Amino acid sequence: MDEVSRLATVLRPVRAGNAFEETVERLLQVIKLGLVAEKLPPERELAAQLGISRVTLREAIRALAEAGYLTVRRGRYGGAFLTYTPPRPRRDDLRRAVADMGTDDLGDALTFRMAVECGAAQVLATTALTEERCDALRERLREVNSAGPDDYRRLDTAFHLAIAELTGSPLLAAACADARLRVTDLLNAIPVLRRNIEHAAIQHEAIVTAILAGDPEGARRAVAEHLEGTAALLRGFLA
Amino acid sequence: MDEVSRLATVLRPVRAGNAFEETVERLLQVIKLGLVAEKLPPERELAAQLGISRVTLREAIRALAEAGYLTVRRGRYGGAFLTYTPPRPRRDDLRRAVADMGTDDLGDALTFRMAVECGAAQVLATTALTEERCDALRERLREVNSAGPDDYRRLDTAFHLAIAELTGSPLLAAACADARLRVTDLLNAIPVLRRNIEHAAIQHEAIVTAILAGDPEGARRAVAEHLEGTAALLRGFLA
DNA sequence: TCTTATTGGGCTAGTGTCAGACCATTGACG
DNA sequence: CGTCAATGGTCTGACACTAGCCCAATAAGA
Repeated sequence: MDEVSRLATVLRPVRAGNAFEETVERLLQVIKLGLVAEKLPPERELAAQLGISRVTLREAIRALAEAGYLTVRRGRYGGAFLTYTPPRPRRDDLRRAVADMGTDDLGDALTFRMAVECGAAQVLATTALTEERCDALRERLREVNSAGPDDYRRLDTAFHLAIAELTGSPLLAAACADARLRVTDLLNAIPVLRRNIEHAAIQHEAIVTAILAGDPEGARRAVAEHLEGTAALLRGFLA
Repeated sequence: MDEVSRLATVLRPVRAGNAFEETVERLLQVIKLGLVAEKLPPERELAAQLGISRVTLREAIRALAEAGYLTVRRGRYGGAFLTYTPPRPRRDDLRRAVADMGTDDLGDALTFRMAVECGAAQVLATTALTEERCDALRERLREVNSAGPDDYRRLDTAFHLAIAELTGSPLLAAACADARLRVTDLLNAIPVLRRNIEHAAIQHEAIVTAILAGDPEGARRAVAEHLEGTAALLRGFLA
């Protein structure tokens, strides 16, 4: 913890890569997280939201189309349509995914996720929520709890992100989305079992209950327990 | 919380600005946070760490030199030397700083900071710390508690960042650094009073005690209380 | 006093990215 | 069956950024 190591925290690269690479990454996230149902927004609109030129965006879309994630159609009512179905996880997919990621990065991602998601739940439990926001949270809970195996990951993501977004802090929401994204590939390699869903449902209930009751300690603990299950499973592959 | 608002979290700009602007921002952070004592690393080294070209870095350095933050000297043993002393806060500086930032951004920054710092403390308290790391934490505590008004901000920053860095998660450390940076200007506008330092010292003690005792609930609560003081003060200027 | 390693200063050729304009295609709807 | 609005496809000129190279200045140490 000398001056050098303290500096390293701030003196990291100012940009993660070139605009093209970062755009591909972002779009991939939108797709894999199931945040868009059918097709991407029009190029002009999307480029504006991402703060890049249409040229760069189009290169990214072309790359994803060639990789089979998108199919692009011209003309009115055209656009970039999703043609991606998460592959059914096979044995050893998870082990390979964990190995691809690397020991350090996995630990980093899990720690980061634990911190920001617990923080978000705690903050939300401290906040005086409007009735409307309470309803939104209950609605997400209802959705994920009534999800089938096919929709589960998507709705689970939506539930977790909703907690961060309801805090009203874009920074926090972005951090949670980022944390989630870093483990998406790993989660997708885990088969969704009915037993796991039921177990998660109980924990989701506990989280919402604590938040609505204004109990930050309880919310934090419930999220920590919930995430620890996944973390322990993944860490088991580090051997 | 419809599809559009959920998308907005991920479909934000891929880059905050151009490389030059981001670099100036980063260097300014290093300087204002007191993370370098005397002079910046050599240009070639710094450019590599920041992942930018020397040309761009030099532009940033020149801008900061013109603004009076740095003095550049050529030749061996030369470099970019710090010539910045935090101005003594004057009345209404804080009000102006808060107004400059904007209501939404301030709330966002405070919420974000609360979440990530509490999360970091909680995680660290859950971790089995090596003796060496415990010592490092105690050392930071000792430093900040024995600081005079001039060094206080710098050592306080170092203390808070140390908590995040000791988790071993670069992502989390970066998030905490980012959160801290977003309120730096505001903190610098608050006069450092001996009474505040003493009060903070007690809270710092409580945080370290809880972390070393492996008490995540206590650590979280101690950090939350500590940050709430500052947050409440700043929020008071939102009227 | 001279040498030399280290550091900032400056140049160039090449690539990435952008804004904006215009073209091509498509399908709903009159 | 034609029209036309919305959308992807393409081009151009300008600027930002980069890698790599060499020059200029400086101060420690022989």
